[in-house]
Amino acid sequence: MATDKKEMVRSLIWAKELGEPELEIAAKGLSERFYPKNSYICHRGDRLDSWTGVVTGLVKMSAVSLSGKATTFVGVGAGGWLGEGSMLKNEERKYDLVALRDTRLLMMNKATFMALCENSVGFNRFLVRQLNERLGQFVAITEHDRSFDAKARVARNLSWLCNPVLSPQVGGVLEITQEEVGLLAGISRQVANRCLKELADEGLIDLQPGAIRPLDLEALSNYGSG
DNA sequence: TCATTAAACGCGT
DNA sequence: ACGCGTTTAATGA
Repeated sequence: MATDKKEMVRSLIWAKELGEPELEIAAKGLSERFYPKNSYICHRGDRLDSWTGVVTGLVKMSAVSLSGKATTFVGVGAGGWLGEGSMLKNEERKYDLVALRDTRLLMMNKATFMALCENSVGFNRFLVRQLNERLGQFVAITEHDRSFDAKARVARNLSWLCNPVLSPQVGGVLEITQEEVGLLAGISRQVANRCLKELADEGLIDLQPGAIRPLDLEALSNYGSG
């Protein structure tokens, strides 16, 4: 096997939990794919039988609430992984996946994913941590879904993109345009611009061209819930 | 009305 | 070329 691929696998968020033979298995089951801006990675209802990691770019998960009424969005940035729920439950996707900009993905085929699940304690440890973080997001979504405050959605999405487990390679500054913020929060560019300016006035973020520096992650993630 | 939207334009990088 | 701020006109509550 090519050593550069093994090195690449070593840099993934869950790799440090794995031993050498497990890394070997993982590397064999991974392939890279490119999705141009605005392209769909999968539609709701599809059986995409791969666990998916974001190498570069930005992916939007759009989930529809149980009532089928409100749709909410979660961004996944570079280094983040998604789809483990659909893998584990062997069911179709409950959400759309869209590349918000040119995006490179790593796909792990299902057999490899299941093999790691069954044989690697470290891999399971990572999955539990990941699922726990996601659970926190969806709890937060149901909390402030009833008061659809655009600013609160923007604030939460920004804080989520800084989550070190779910978007590990996103560092101190978010390289994200205001248009992309709008897409993630389900609002237009104008409203995104207004919300960001208000958040900046409140001292929670620092606005730069093409980038946002969060100043108070705690306040952002709790925005709207007192 | 009032808020929101897409489209367009201009500005600065 | 791109991100951003603003204006405009259309739409809908």
